[in-house]
Amino acid sequence: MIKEDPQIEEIKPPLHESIYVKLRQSLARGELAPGQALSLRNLASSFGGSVTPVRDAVWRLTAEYALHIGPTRRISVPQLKKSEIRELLRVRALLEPEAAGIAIKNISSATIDKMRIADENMNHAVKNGDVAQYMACNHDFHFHLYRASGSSVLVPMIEALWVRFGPFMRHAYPDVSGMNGVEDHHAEALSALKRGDDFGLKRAIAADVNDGLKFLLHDLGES
Amino acid sequence: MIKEDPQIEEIKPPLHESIYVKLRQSLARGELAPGQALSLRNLASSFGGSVTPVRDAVWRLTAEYALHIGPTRRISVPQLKKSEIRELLRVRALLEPEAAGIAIKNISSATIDKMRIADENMNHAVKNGDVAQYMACNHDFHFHLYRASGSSVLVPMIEALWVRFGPFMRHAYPDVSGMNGVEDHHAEALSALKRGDDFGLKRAIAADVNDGLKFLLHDLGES
DNA sequence: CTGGGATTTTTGTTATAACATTATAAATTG
DNA sequence: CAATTTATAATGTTATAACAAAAATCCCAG
Repeated sequence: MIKEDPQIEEIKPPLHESIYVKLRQSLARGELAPGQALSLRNLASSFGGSVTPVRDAVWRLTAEYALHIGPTRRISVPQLKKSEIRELLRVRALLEPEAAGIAIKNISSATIDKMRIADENMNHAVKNGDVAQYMACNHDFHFHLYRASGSSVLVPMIEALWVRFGPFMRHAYPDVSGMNGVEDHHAEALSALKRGDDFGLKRAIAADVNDGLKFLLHDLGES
Repeated sequence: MIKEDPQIEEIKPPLHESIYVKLRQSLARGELAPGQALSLRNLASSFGGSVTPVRDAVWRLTAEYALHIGPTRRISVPQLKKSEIRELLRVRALLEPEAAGIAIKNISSATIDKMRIADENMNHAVKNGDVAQYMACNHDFHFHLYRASGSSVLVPMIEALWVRFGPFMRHAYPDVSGMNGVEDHHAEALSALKRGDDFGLKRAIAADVNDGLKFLLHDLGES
């Protein structure tokens, strides 16, 4: 039998897949507060479906440490300890420059443009005090770069790290007003990118991550 | 009501947990060949139980990239591409010295002893051509060190990386006979550890990882 | 023998129900 | 009124059955 439309060969994704994507997105965007309790049946009725596909999604997320299972097997949004935040940011500072270093070798000018636009939108969001927009644009800026590395290893690892920060970030930054003073490492990164400066790019990305470190630890009352 | 024996307060772990642990161990030990197909019902009858707890375990492992889901949703043991192996080892070379650097600050002499013993057993295994024993001892040596860091972030990440190598390693090293020639970075590491040499330890660990890189890439027909 | 097509088997997906444990609310007691 | 106990509700766990899609097998024409 001949397929009527072989080009539109779309296989519908399973329910657990879409639940996983939506839940992950909610976490990354900080829509769920740290410590917040979740239950399989609630999630099932929220997303439409039974507990079985929800379990698949939840277990995937717990394996990524994007969700936490308590000692009595209750599901909740993780609450990061200060030491964990510090280490997580340290890992980011190791992995993200690495991805950037690969990306600079084969990045297109079109991608650089997208990064520039994301940066502009981000600055605009900061001025308007729009936290959600700020987070989305910052994410776009970084991942346009990292995805240009073409790495199927680094990009998912870094993405998983960002998801873990999501719930914490949104509540650490009640507003983005205090962020105007920081140096603009994005501009540095774009500049280094255009002139093909491998080392400069890595330095800018590392500085961008470490700035977040300083800002967050200050927020937590540390040096 | 008073508990009869409050000390023996053991809550039995769920089935999916033990399935997850066993499957993960099989992968880490290289007992499953890359590309090998798995099925939920087979696993269920192997481990005893129904498909539901098996699904939980499998989805956790796919989230760690320890198992692979094909385009038609078939479960299989991942087959690493050369570029992926290279990147995975690069990430190891970034993360493992980092963990070692934290560990050296508060490691006990008892732990160093355990590392020394693991190294001795490993050398013994190499002489006897016992691949399984070699892999187990090498694992022990490294993770006694990493666990001493007390990091709840780095250790699980590194562990996940090792699991991904399991299936590949066992089939890349049909025997360990050719491994006598390589420099003994474990001895370097132990020496640096005893004299509290932070930089030397990191260098030794990085060299140990990169040696694996050279060896594996040679095996894959690259420079 | 060798392909190709129909059939059978296998496999992942999802919903549902029963069970044990834990958390919450209510009732009781001092 | 507070603390403790009891009862109720909610939650995670597991097994099972029905369904759809894919893979493997079988069968027959050439």
